[in-house]
Amino acid sequence: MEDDDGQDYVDKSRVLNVRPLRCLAPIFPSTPSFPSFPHPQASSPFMCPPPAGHFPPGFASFYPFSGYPDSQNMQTPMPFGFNGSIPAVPINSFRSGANGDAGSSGRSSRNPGPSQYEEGDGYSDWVHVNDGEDSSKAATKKKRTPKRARAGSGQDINVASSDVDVDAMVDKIVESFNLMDFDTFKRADGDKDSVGYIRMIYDLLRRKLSQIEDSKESTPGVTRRPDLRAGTILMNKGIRTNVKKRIGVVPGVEVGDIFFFRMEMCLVGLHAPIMAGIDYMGLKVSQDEEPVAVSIVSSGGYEDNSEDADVLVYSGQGGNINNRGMEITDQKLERGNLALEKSLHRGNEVRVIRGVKDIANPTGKIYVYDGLYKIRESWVDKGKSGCNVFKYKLVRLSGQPEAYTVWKSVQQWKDGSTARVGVISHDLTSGAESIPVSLVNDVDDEKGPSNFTYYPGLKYSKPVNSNESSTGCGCQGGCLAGNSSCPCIQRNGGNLPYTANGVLVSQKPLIHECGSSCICPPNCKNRVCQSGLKIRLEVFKTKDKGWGLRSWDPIRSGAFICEYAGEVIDITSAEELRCVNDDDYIFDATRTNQSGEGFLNASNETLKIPFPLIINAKHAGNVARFMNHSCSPNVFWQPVLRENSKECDLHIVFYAYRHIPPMTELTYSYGIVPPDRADQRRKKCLCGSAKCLGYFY
DNA sequence: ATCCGTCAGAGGTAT
DNA sequence: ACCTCTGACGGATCT
Repeated sequence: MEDDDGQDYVDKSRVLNVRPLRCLAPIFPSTPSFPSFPHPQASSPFMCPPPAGHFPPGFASFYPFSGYPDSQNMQTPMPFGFNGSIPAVPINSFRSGANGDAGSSGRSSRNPGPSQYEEGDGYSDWVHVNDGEDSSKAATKKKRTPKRARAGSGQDINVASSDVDVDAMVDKIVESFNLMDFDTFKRADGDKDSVGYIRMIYDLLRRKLSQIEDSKESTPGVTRRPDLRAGTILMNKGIRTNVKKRIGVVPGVEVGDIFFFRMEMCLVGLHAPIMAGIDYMGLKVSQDEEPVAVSIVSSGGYEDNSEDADVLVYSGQGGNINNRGMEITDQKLERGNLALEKSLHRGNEVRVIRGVKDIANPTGKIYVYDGLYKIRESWVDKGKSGCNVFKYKLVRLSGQPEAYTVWKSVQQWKDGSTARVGVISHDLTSGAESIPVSLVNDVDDEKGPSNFTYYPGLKYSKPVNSNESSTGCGCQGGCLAGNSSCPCIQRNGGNLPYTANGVLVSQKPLIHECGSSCICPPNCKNRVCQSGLKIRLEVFKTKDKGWGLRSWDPIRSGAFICEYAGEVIDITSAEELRCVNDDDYIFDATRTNQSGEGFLNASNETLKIPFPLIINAKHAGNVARFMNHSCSPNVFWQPVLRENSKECDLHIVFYAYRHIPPMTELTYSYGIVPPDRADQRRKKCLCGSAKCLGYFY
């Protein structure tokens, strides 16, 4: 502003001219003067993004997963394996005090406290599902008018998909999360737990609805929107939180969180409108009430731009900019535009969500919550069409965790315009994987993990014969979801275990992928985890847990990450190694799930492992050997069997538990040992989670 | 593989 | 009832 060339002031006056109504009085009065400028004392121009610093084990704290309810079976996962490297040095660094805020652990710099505008509190919010007298939903929909008998075809959408009892499915999903403290959620505002649960439930439901749709004939003209459907269902059941609009921080949602659908943001109260980019609310000012903006979504629909990652020039709404077919008109100072103008003068915080293209799924978008901004100025531009378009310049508040800037950095690392700091090796796999895996240390002098051979698969000393005579499929063009006669689909219980874009629908006791005895091509939808890494990973030195694994790319819930590679050993060998404490890097699929918080033995089912698979990755292995343990993991493992008529081709495969923002450490739960081995040495856990048990095996 | 055009759609707001 | 920076599809266009 001051340091601008002044042109903006000219523009600003035009705003007043444009102002068509009384809405905006000739104000500029009590602008809660933000210092005429430059950021107060923006501590240090975050030059050196403390590598691991900003991304401590700050995530998670909730989440369970346990019985990913499967259409037929439920089972419980039970991660385990072993971390390796360097006996962790106990440094607490991030341990949030005993503050009740479950989970806000890591992030050194938290969001500024709740805005002073926030009024009332949330009571209600997370509402019980089968609550007889649940009121929250009564007020909302319910009366969804039947819309005039739509062009005939419409309603069979519901009928068609109701051959599956969706309602029961949802209840089962919710139940599987074992929300023992459900009642406390009912009273609470959103918090990390409830937000986490809701998001996991939402995406699981969405994937299941997708799966159902995938297996049906696609009826031309009917658009399938599992995202909307899942959202509506949860809305109606009251499985949502932060229902009341608020300015500023949304409890339970962290800066940097990513979303794959607008509906997800509605459910957790981050941004209510399902399409509109500007969310606003009435704010009481003395007697009157005026609209103020609370959040915006910038996703490329308008001519926004931002030269600096902390600055956003946002376009107002309206004017038929994105409504082709209608004549483009001048935007009016009403609705969201008016709210933004009011917020400019009021100086309230506005949440900013940035939409970015999803590289892994080009038809989709990812929304990055970039934290709080303030509107600094507004003016009117002539759009390309020559009509008036409102512009709002927003500047990010300092002291918040990095979010969008991380995406920018990654982009630069990829295109080579900026070098990744602390790189030891650009590809520690030496070409063994189809995409490189960086080795990075920006915290100390260590030059790398101890020697090992990078090997992306499993090494058997002797083949394990298959006792079932399996025959592969004959799906020439690849297995189709709707093909119930495909033997591979039958083995999976009648459905393809993955959605059309390759995301695992839910955990299962055992997944059957197509293998060498199938004739389907490598791009078959049932060959997800056998074509190598898809995600750009890096092995990095953590602050206090030795080496760890994280991703440059965002990872969506259910996405394949990698398998656990190494040498297959037998139980006797494993025991021997344990005796001499040389069992780091051992993955033992016979371990049971972690019990207690987060994990639940929802049913008697457990993972079905055809034979006791134990993998030693000490001498040879892949990136999975670097994944650390966490009591609140964001990754889980799952046995996967590939169809192979001669041998038993079993693999341990890792998938994302939930959406994982870029540069967040990937962790899974190593699980617990069977009772007869309970005396095994424990290791001190440094996961930093609010639910940390303090140790792991 | 990208791009455009189509279109049903949801919740929230305003009427 | 009206509004809207969705998102899946189908078809055209393009290295």
